[in-house]
Amino acid sequence: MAKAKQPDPPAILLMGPTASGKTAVALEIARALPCEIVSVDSALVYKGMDIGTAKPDAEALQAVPHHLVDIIEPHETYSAARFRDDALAAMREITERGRIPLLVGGTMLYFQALVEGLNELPQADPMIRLVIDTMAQEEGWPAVYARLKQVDPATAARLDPNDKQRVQRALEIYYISGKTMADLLQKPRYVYFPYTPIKIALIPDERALLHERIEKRFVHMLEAGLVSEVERLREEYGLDATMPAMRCVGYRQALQHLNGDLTPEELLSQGVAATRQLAKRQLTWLRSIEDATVFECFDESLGATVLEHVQRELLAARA
RNA sequence: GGCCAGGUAGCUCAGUUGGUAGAGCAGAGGACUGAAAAUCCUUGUGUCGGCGGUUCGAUUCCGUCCCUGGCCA
Repeated sequence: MAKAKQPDPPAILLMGPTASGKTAVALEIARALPCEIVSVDSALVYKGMDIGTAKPDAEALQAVPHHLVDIIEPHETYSAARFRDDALAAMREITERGRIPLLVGGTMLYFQALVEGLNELPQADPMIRLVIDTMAQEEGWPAVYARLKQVDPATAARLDPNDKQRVQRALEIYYISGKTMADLLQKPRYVYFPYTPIKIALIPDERALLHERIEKRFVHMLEAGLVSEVERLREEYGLDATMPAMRCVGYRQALQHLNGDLTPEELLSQGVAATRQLAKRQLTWLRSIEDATVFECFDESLGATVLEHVQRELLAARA
Protein backbone atom coordinates (compact mmCIF):
# COMPACT_ATOMS: atom_id res chain seq x y z
CA MET A 1 0.00 0.00 0.00
CA ALA A 2 1.42 3.33 -1.07
CA LYS A 3 2.04 5.88 1.59
CA ALA A 4 0.34 9.22 1.10
CA LYS A 5 3.02 11.50 -0.19
CA GLN A 6 3.69 14.46 2.07
CA PRO A 7 3.93 17.71 0.15
CA ASP A 8 7.28 19.46 0.48
CA PRO A 9 7.22 22.35 2.95
CA PRO A 10 6.89 25.79 1.37
CA ALA A 11 9.63 28.29 0.71
CA ILE A 12 9.04 31.84 -0.46
CA LEU A 13 11.45 33.20 -3.07
CA LEU A 14 11.33 36.98 -3.38
CA MET A 15 13.41 38.19 -6.31
CA GLY A 16 13.97 41.66 -7.70
CA PRO A 17 16.55 44.06 -9.01
CA THR A 18 18.49 46.37 -6.75
CA ALA A 19 16.41 49.25 -5.32
CA SER A 20 13.10 47.56 -6.13
CA GLY A 21 11.95 47.47 -2.53
CA LYS A 22 12.56 43.81 -1.73
CA THR A 23 13.56 44.44 1.86
CA ALA A 24 10.40 46.35 2.75
CA VAL A 25 8.17 43.68 1.21
CA ALA A 26 10.09 40.92 2.98
CA LEU A 27 9.66 42.62 6.35
CA GLU A 28 5.96 43.05 5.75
CA ILE A 29 5.59 39.36 4.94
CA ALA A 30 7.68 38.38 7.96
CA ARG A 31 5.51 40.51 10.21
CA ALA A 32 2.40 38.63 9.16
CA LEU A 33 3.73 35.11 8.77
CA PRO A 34 6.14 32.91 10.79
CA CYS A 35 9.12 33.50 8.49
CA GLU A 36 12.86 33.78 8.76
CA ILE A 37 14.75 35.59 6.04
CA VAL A 38 17.54 33.99 4.03
CA SER A 39 19.49 36.60 2.11
CA VAL A 40 20.25 35.68 -1.49
CA ASP A 41 22.80 38.37 -2.09
CA SER A 42 26.47 38.09 -2.95
CA ALA A 43 27.28 41.45 -1.31
CA LEU A 44 25.35 41.19 1.96
CA VAL A 45 27.54 38.30 3.03
CA TYR A 46 30.39 40.73 3.78
CA LYS A 47 30.86 42.08 7.27
CA GLY A 48 31.54 45.79 7.47
CA MET A 49 30.03 46.51 4.06
CA ASP A 50 26.80 48.13 5.17
CA ILE A 51 26.21 51.46 3.50
CA GLY A 52 26.98 50.55 -0.11
CA THR A 53 25.12 47.25 -0.02
CA ALA A 54 21.95 48.82 1.41
CA LYS A 55 22.12 46.21 4.14
CA PRO A 56 18.97 46.02 6.29
CA ASP A 57 19.47 48.14 9.40
CA ALA A 58 19.96 46.81 12.93
CA GLU A 59 16.31 47.23 13.73
CA ALA A 60 15.22 45.07 10.80
CA LEU A 61 17.87 42.46 11.53
CA GLN A 62 16.58 42.26 15.07
CA ALA A 63 12.89 42.19 14.23
CA VAL A 64 13.21 39.21 11.91
CA PRO A 65 15.92 36.52 12.01
CA HIS A 66 18.22 36.96 8.99
CA HIS A 67 20.55 34.31 7.59
CA LEU A 68 23.61 34.65 5.34
CA VAL A 69 24.19 38.30 6.22
CA ASP A 70 27.62 39.28 7.63
CA ILE A 71 29.04 35.79 7.39
CA ILE A 72 32.50 36.46 5.89
CA GLU A 73 35.22 39.12 5.98
CA PRO A 74 35.79 41.40 3.00
CA HIS A 75 39.09 39.76 2.07
CA GLU A 76 37.47 36.34 1.80
CA THR A 77 35.67 34.90 -1.18
CA TYR A 78 32.25 33.36 -1.46
CA SER A 79 30.64 31.32 -4.20
CA ALA A 80 27.39 30.08 -5.64
CA ALA A 81 28.18 26.58 -4.45
CA ARG A 82 28.87 27.69 -0.93
CA PHE A 83 25.71 29.74 -0.99
CA ARG A 84 23.72 26.69 -2.00
CA ASP A 85 25.06 24.66 0.92
CA ASP A 86 24.58 27.50 3.39
CA ALA A 87 21.08 28.28 2.20
CA LEU A 88 19.92 24.66 2.27
CA ALA A 89 21.27 24.31 5.81
CA ALA A 90 19.54 27.47 6.95
CA MET A 91 16.28 26.46 5.27
CA ARG A 92 16.38 23.10 6.96
CA GLU A 93 16.81 24.65 10.39
CA ILE A 94 14.03 27.14 9.75
CA THR A 95 11.65 24.45 8.57
CA GLU A 96 12.48 22.29 11.59
CA ARG A 97 11.53 25.20 13.80
CA GLY A 98 8.15 25.09 12.14
CA ARG A 99 8.78 28.32 10.29
CA ILE A 100 8.87 29.30 6.65
CA PRO A 101 12.10 30.22 4.82
CA LEU A 102 11.74 33.54 3.05
CA LEU A 103 14.54 33.88 0.49
CA VAL A 104 15.12 37.46 -0.52
CA GLY A 105 17.67 38.87 -2.90
CA GLY A 106 18.93 39.92 -6.28
CA THR A 107 21.70 37.44 -7.02
CA MET A 108 19.95 35.36 -9.64
CA LEU A 109 22.78 32.87 -10.09
CA TYR A 110 22.39 31.98 -6.42
CA PHE A 111 18.66 31.40 -6.82
CA GLN A 112 19.35 29.20 -9.81
CA ALA A 113 22.09 27.24 -8.07
CA LEU A 114 19.80 26.69 -5.11
CA VAL A 115 16.69 25.57 -6.95
CA GLU A 116 18.19 23.81 -9.94
CA GLY A 117 21.43 22.60 -8.41
CA LEU A 118 24.96 22.66 -9.73
CA ASN A 119 26.99 20.11 -11.62
CA GLU A 120 29.88 18.51 -9.82
CA LEU A 121 32.77 20.78 -10.65
CA PRO A 122 36.02 21.31 -8.78
CA GLN A 123 36.21 24.22 -6.38
CA ALA A 124 38.14 27.32 -7.39
CA ASP A 125 41.85 27.11 -6.63
CA PRO A 126 43.76 30.37 -6.08
CA MET A 127 47.06 28.74 -7.04
CA ILE A 128 45.73 27.50 -10.37
CA ARG A 129 44.21 30.90 -11.04
CA LEU A 130 47.52 32.53 -10.33
CA VAL A 131 49.21 30.15 -12.77
CA ILE A 132 46.69 31.05 -15.49
CA ASP A 133 46.97 34.78 -14.74
CA THR A 134 50.73 34.52 -15.06
CA MET A 135 50.37 32.66 -18.32
CA ALA A 136 48.08 35.42 -19.55
CA GLN A 137 50.53 38.08 -18.52
CA GLU A 138 53.42 36.43 -20.30
CA GLU A 139 51.73 35.11 -23.42
CA GLY A 140 48.51 37.12 -23.60
CA TRP A 141 44.89 36.02 -23.25
CA PRO A 142 44.60 34.80 -26.86
CA ALA A 143 47.24 32.20 -25.96
CA VAL A 144 45.25 31.15 -22.90
CA TYR A 145 42.15 30.82 -25.03
CA ALA A 146 44.13 28.77 -27.58
CA ARG A 147 45.19 26.47 -24.75
CA LEU A 148 41.56 25.94 -23.78
CA LYS A 149 40.66 25.28 -27.39
CA GLN A 150 43.20 22.45 -27.41
CA VAL A 151 42.04 20.70 -24.27
CA ASP A 152 38.31 21.53 -24.30
CA PRO A 153 37.21 22.64 -27.77
CA ALA A 154 33.51 22.36 -26.96
CA THR A 155 33.70 24.85 -24.10
CA ALA A 156 36.05 27.13 -26.05
CA ALA A 157 33.51 27.25 -28.88
CA ARG A 158 30.79 28.20 -26.42
CA LEU A 159 32.77 31.02 -24.82
CA ASP A 160 33.79 34.34 -26.24
CA PRO A 161 37.60 34.62 -26.33
CA ASN A 162 37.31 37.94 -24.51
CA ASP A 163 35.40 36.42 -21.62
CA LYS A 164 38.54 36.02 -19.53
CA GLN A 165 36.74 35.02 -16.40
CA ARG A 166 34.99 32.06 -17.98
CA VAL A 167 37.98 31.06 -20.12
CA GLN A 168 40.05 30.98 -16.95
CA ARG A 169 37.45 28.97 -15.08
CA ALA A 170 37.15 26.39 -17.87
CA LEU A 171 40.90 25.96 -18.01
CA GLU A 172 41.06 25.81 -14.22
CA ILE A 173 38.59 22.94 -14.21
CA TYR A 174 40.74 21.02 -16.66
CA TYR A 175 43.96 21.64 -14.76
CA ILE A 176 42.46 20.56 -11.44
CA SER A 177 40.45 17.56 -12.53
CA GLY A 178 42.00 16.46 -15.80
CA LYS A 179 38.48 16.46 -17.18
CA THR A 180 36.88 19.02 -19.44
CA MET A 181 34.14 21.34 -18.30
CA ALA A 182 32.08 20.18 -21.27
CA ASP A 183 32.22 16.56 -20.05
CA LEU A 184 31.48 17.46 -16.46
CA LEU A 185 28.46 19.53 -17.42
CA GLN A 186 27.12 16.63 -19.43
CA LYS A 187 26.70 14.46 -16.35
CA PRO A 188 23.27 14.67 -14.76
CA ARG A 189 22.95 17.23 -12.03
CA TYR A 190 21.96 16.19 -8.56
CA VAL A 191 18.99 18.37 -7.80
CA TYR A 192 18.00 18.60 -4.16
CA PHE A 193 15.45 21.22 -3.28
CA PRO A 194 12.82 19.62 -1.02
CA TYR A 195 10.54 22.62 -0.91
CA THR A 196 7.46 23.90 -2.67
CA PRO A 197 8.69 27.20 -4.04
CA ILE A 198 6.51 30.29 -4.16
CA LYS A 199 8.38 32.48 -6.63
CA ILE A 200 7.80 36.20 -6.72
CA ALA A 201 9.49 38.68 -9.04
CA LEU A 202 9.38 42.44 -8.47
CA ILE A 203 9.70 44.19 -11.81
CA PRO A 204 9.12 47.88 -12.60
CA ASP A 205 6.76 48.86 -15.40
CA GLU A 206 8.65 52.10 -15.79
CA ARG A 207 12.41 51.70 -15.90
CA ALA A 208 12.82 55.45 -15.41
CA LEU A 209 11.30 55.19 -11.93
CA LEU A 210 13.84 52.58 -10.95
CA HIS A 211 16.64 54.77 -12.31
CA GLU A 212 15.37 57.69 -10.28
CA ARG A 213 15.31 55.61 -7.14
CA ILE A 214 18.78 54.25 -7.82
CA GLU A 215 20.23 57.73 -8.18
CA LYS A 216 18.57 59.01 -5.02
CA ARG A 217 19.76 56.03 -3.08
CA PHE A 218 23.34 56.37 -4.27
CA VAL A 219 23.37 60.05 -3.27
CA HIS A 220 22.17 59.00 0.16
CA MET A 221 24.88 56.37 0.39
CA LEU A 222 27.54 58.98 -0.31
CA GLU A 223 26.02 61.30 2.27
CA ALA A 224 25.88 58.44 4.75
CA GLY A 225 29.64 57.97 4.41
CA LEU A 226 30.22 55.31 1.78
CA VAL A 227 33.67 56.67 1.01
CA SER A 228 34.78 56.56 4.63
CA GLU A 229 33.37 53.07 4.97
CA VAL A 230 35.60 51.98 2.09
CA GLU A 231 38.54 53.90 3.52
CA ARG A 232 38.13 52.07 6.81
CA LEU A 233 37.90 48.71 5.06
CA ARG A 234 40.98 49.48 3.01
CA GLU A 235 42.97 50.25 6.13
CA GLU A 236 41.72 47.28 8.07
CA TYR A 237 42.01 44.64 5.39
CA GLY A 238 44.47 46.12 2.90
CA LEU A 239 41.86 45.68 0.22
CA ASP A 240 42.64 46.27 -3.42
CA ALA A 241 40.56 46.35 -6.58
CA THR A 242 41.15 42.68 -7.41
CA MET A 243 39.26 41.37 -4.39
CA PRO A 244 35.70 40.21 -5.02
CA ALA A 245 34.34 42.45 -2.27
CA MET A 246 35.78 45.53 -3.94
CA ARG A 247 34.13 44.64 -7.22
CA CYS A 248 30.74 45.42 -5.73
CA VAL A 249 28.86 48.32 -7.25
CA GLY A 250 29.75 51.54 -5.48
CA TYR A 251 32.70 50.06 -3.61
CA ARG A 252 34.78 49.77 -6.74
CA GLN A 253 34.11 53.42 -7.63
CA ALA A 254 34.67 54.62 -4.06
CA LEU A 255 38.03 52.85 -4.04
CA GLN A 256 38.98 54.44 -7.36
CA HIS A 257 38.04 57.79 -5.90
CA LEU A 258 40.23 57.17 -2.84
CA ASN A 259 43.08 56.29 -5.18
CA GLY A 260 42.61 59.62 -6.93
CA ASP A 261 41.31 58.08 -10.17
CA LEU A 262 37.79 59.54 -9.94
CA THR A 263 36.59 63.03 -9.12
CA PRO A 264 33.61 63.32 -6.75
CA GLU A 265 31.39 64.00 -9.76
CA GLU A 266 32.69 60.92 -11.56
CA LEU A 267 32.22 58.85 -8.43
CA LEU A 268 28.57 59.85 -8.40
CA SER A 269 27.83 59.41 -12.09
CA GLN A 270 29.79 56.18 -12.46
CA GLY A 271 28.42 54.71 -9.27
CA VAL A 272 24.88 55.42 -10.40
CA ALA A 273 25.53 54.05 -13.88
CA ALA A 274 27.06 50.86 -12.48
CA THR A 275 23.97 50.35 -10.32
CA ARG A 276 21.63 50.87 -13.28
CA GLN A 277 23.64 48.33 -15.26
CA LEU A 278 23.40 45.86 -12.41
CA ALA A 279 19.63 46.32 -12.28
CA LYS A 280 19.41 45.78 -16.04
CA ARG A 281 21.28 42.48 -15.83
CA GLN A 282 19.08 41.38 -12.95
CA LEU A 283 15.98 42.19 -14.97
CA THR A 284 17.29 40.23 -17.97
CA TRP A 285 17.63 37.26 -15.69
CA LEU A 286 14.23 37.78 -14.06
CA ARG A 287 12.45 37.89 -17.42
CA SER A 288 13.80 34.44 -18.20
CA ILE A 289 12.26 32.91 -15.06
CA GLU A 290 8.92 31.73 -16.30
CA ASP A 291 7.29 30.27 -13.20
CA ALA A 292 7.52 33.40 -11.06
CA THR A 293 4.56 35.63 -10.31
CA VAL A 294 5.38 39.17 -11.32
CA PHE A 295 4.45 42.27 -9.32
CA GLU A 296 4.88 45.92 -10.24
CA CYS A 297 7.45 47.11 -7.73
CA PHE A 298 6.27 50.73 -7.55
CA ASP A 299 2.72 49.82 -6.69
CA GLU A 300 1.75 51.64 -3.51
CA SER A 301 0.13 48.63 -1.93
CA LEU A 302 2.86 46.26 -3.09
CA GLY A 303 3.51 44.78 0.35
CA ALA A 304 -0.13 43.97 1.00
CA THR A 305 -0.65 42.60 -2.50
CA VAL A 306 2.33 40.28 -2.31
CA LEU A 307 1.38 39.15 1.19
CA GLU A 308 -2.10 38.26 0.03
CA HIS A 309 -0.67 36.28 -2.87
CA VAL A 310 1.70 34.41 -0.57
CA GLN A 311 -1.09 33.50 1.82
CA ARG A 312 -3.17 32.10 -1.03
CA GLU A 313 -0.22 30.09 -2.32
CA LEU A 314 0.54 28.73 1.15
CA LEU A 315 -2.98 27.37 1.42
CA ALA A 316 -2.74 25.85 -2.03
CA ALA A 317 0.62 24.25 -1.21
CA ARG A 318 -0.89 22.28 1.66
CA ALA A 319 -3.37 20.53 -0.55
C1' G B 1 31.32 97.15 -27.84
C1' G B 2 36.07 94.76 -30.40
C1' C B 3 39.03 90.36 -31.23
C1' C B 4 39.63 85.00 -30.80
C1' A B 5 37.78 79.97 -30.12
C1' G B 6 33.61 77.01 -30.17
C1' G B 7 28.23 75.53 -31.20
C1' U B 8 27.66 67.85 -34.65
C1' A B 9 23.80 61.48 -30.97
C1' G B 10 21.35 62.11 -23.85
C1' C B 11 27.06 63.66 -22.46
C1' U B 12 32.42 64.46 -24.16
C1' C B 13 34.26 65.09 -28.79
C1' A B 14 36.12 63.40 -34.03
C1' G B 15 35.05 64.20 -39.15
C1' U B 16 33.31 65.55 -44.11
C1' U B 17 39.64 68.93 -49.83
C1' G B 18 31.03 70.28 -50.97
C1' G B 19 27.73 64.10 -52.40
C1' U B 20 23.14 64.68 -45.53
C1' A B 21 28.26 61.73 -40.47
C1' G B 22 31.26 58.34 -36.33
C1' A B 23 34.04 57.08 -31.64
C1' G B 24 34.08 56.74 -26.23
C1' C B 25 30.64 57.08 -22.30
C1' A B 26 25.42 56.73 -21.08
C1' G B 27 20.97 54.05 -22.70
C1' A B 28 18.55 49.40 -24.77
C1' G B 29 18.44 43.91 -25.76
C1' G B 30 20.90 39.22 -24.67
C1' A B 31 24.21 35.40 -22.42
C1' C B 32 25.22 33.40 -17.70
C1' U B 33 27.25 26.32 -13.45
C1' G B 34 32.37 27.50 -7.15
C1' A B 35 34.49 35.82 -8.53
C1' A B 36 27.93 36.71 -10.39
C1' A B 37 26.88 43.77 -7.38
C1' A B 38 31.31 39.46 -11.56
C1' U B 39 32.43 38.59 -16.74
C1' C B 40 31.06 38.91 -21.76
C1' C B 41 28.13 39.65 -26.60
C1' U B 42 24.91 42.72 -29.80
C1' U B 43 23.02 47.62 -30.69
C1' G B 44 24.55 54.61 -33.10
C1' U B 45 19.36 59.22 -38.11
C1' G B 46 21.15 63.05 -35.30
C1' U B 47 16.55 70.08 -38.13
C1' C B 48 25.69 68.57 -37.99
C1' G B 49 22.87 76.45 -33.67
C1' G B 50 18.90 79.76 -36.82
C1' C B 51 18.01 82.29 -41.43
C1' G B 52 19.70 83.63 -46.18
C1' G B 53 23.36 83.14 -50.42
C1' U B 54 26.65 80.42 -53.98
C1' U B 55 25.98 75.42 -56.08
C1' C B 56 22.97 70.09 -59.69
C1' G B 57 23.77 69.36 -54.36
C1' A B 58 25.75 72.77 -48.13
C1' U B 59 26.57 70.01 -42.01
C1' U B 60 31.11 71.38 -44.97
C1' C B 61 32.22 77.60 -48.70
C1' C B 62 30.21 82.95 -48.04
C1' G B 63 27.03 86.52 -45.36
C1' U B 64 24.16 87.52 -41.22
C1' C B 65 21.92 86.65 -36.57
C1' C B 66 21.67 83.92 -31.85
C1' C B 67 24.21 81.22 -27.83
C1' U B 68 28.71 79.67 -24.80
C1' G B 69 33.79 80.37 -23.17
C1' G B 70 38.37 83.37 -23.21
C1' C B 71 41.06 87.89 -23.98
C1' C B 72 40.84 93.29 -24.74
C1' A B 73 38.05 97.70 -23.81
